Amino acid sequence: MGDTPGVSEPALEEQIAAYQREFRDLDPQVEKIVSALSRLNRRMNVAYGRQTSELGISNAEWEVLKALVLSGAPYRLGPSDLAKRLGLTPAAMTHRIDRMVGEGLVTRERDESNRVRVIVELTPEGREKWLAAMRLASVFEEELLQDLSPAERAVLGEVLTRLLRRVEHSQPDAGGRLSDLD
Amino acid sequence: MGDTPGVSEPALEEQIAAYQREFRDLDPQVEKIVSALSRLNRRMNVAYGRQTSELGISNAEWEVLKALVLSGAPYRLGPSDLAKRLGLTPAAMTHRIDRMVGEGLVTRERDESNRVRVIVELTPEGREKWLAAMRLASVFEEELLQDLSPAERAVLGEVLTRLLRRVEHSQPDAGGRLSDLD
DNA sequence: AACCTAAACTTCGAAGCTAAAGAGTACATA
DNA sequence: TATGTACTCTTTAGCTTCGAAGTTTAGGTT
Repeated sequence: MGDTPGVSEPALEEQIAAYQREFRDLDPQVEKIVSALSRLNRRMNVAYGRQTSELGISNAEWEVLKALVLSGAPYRLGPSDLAKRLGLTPAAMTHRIDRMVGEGLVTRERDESNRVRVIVELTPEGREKWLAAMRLASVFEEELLQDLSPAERAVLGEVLTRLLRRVEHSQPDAGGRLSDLD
Repeated sequence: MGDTPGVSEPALEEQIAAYQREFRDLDPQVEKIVSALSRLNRRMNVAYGRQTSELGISNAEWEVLKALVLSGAPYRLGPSDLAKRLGLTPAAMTHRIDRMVGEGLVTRERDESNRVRVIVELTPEGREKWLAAMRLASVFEEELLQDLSPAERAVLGEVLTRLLRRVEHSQPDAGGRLSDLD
């Protein structure tokens, strides 16, 4: 759900120039990296969204399928665990699972050994959808990176991983309080 | 609005390993870059959200303030133009502007030379909020990139710009059909 | 056994977004 | 002048999410 309308922004270079006019204390190099990251992500989500809607699901549902598949066989997780991995509240998770059960992508049942718990399990249909989405996604991703040499890919991967480690470390976890927008 | 709950995911390396188990045709190098980009973005939004909520606004409102400031003096744009830049529907823009007018961040008036149009203009209070948010953001961004050498920053900025150019080119614009998340 | 506390999930009400329909204005053409 | 068309913004209805309260179950204490 949550289809995103088209995006139309000024060229990145112009945007950086405008930032420098309006806020002198800004390092243009830093701003370039940050702005590019943010824009890139939004465009990628638009691309993924086109693919998932082609398959009759939403990006939101694809996220759930990914989390289940990545958890490994037998592809089961509880709603709370799913919610944490996706960065959602338990309430939102409940509703999202409702929908996905209705679409046959997952099943929901009580854990008989501990009746407070619920087990969400991927169905074969759900796994098929995930696989189809992965195929489309990997084609897009390869296209996206086609201009990068192997060396550049290696450096990019390493640098991004380092940045990620830093933020994940400074946000040990727990309640983020932040806002939407990609 | 749209505060994001905390995020808790398996380590990136484990996730890549799981992808390889479940989907053989995947280039781990590509997946590493793409996953890191996506996660990094989410963490950054959490960080920005903490800062904006500290200032009594939302990330969504900050996006509007940014667009107006970046448009340059006299800091005026129409709702449609704002909606395109932010990737929102006109309807959402109407409501968001409503709120921001109520909070004194912007003003809304009809364009007397063409009464179909509306002009949204940044107020001094709005500009102050933007400036305060920028100050917090630039500190965070510098911290984020502190482990990167000047050479690495240059390469990262250049490579990301190249990727961005490629997606923006392949999505000339117009109606994206995609999904939320991040 | 009765009670307390914690944990997992769901329900409820409010906020924000989308898609589609509606209303107002400008401009071209007849 | 009248009409048609395009454009800009707003309104309406439905969906998804959040925050907080509520329900059910497990497990430890007295």
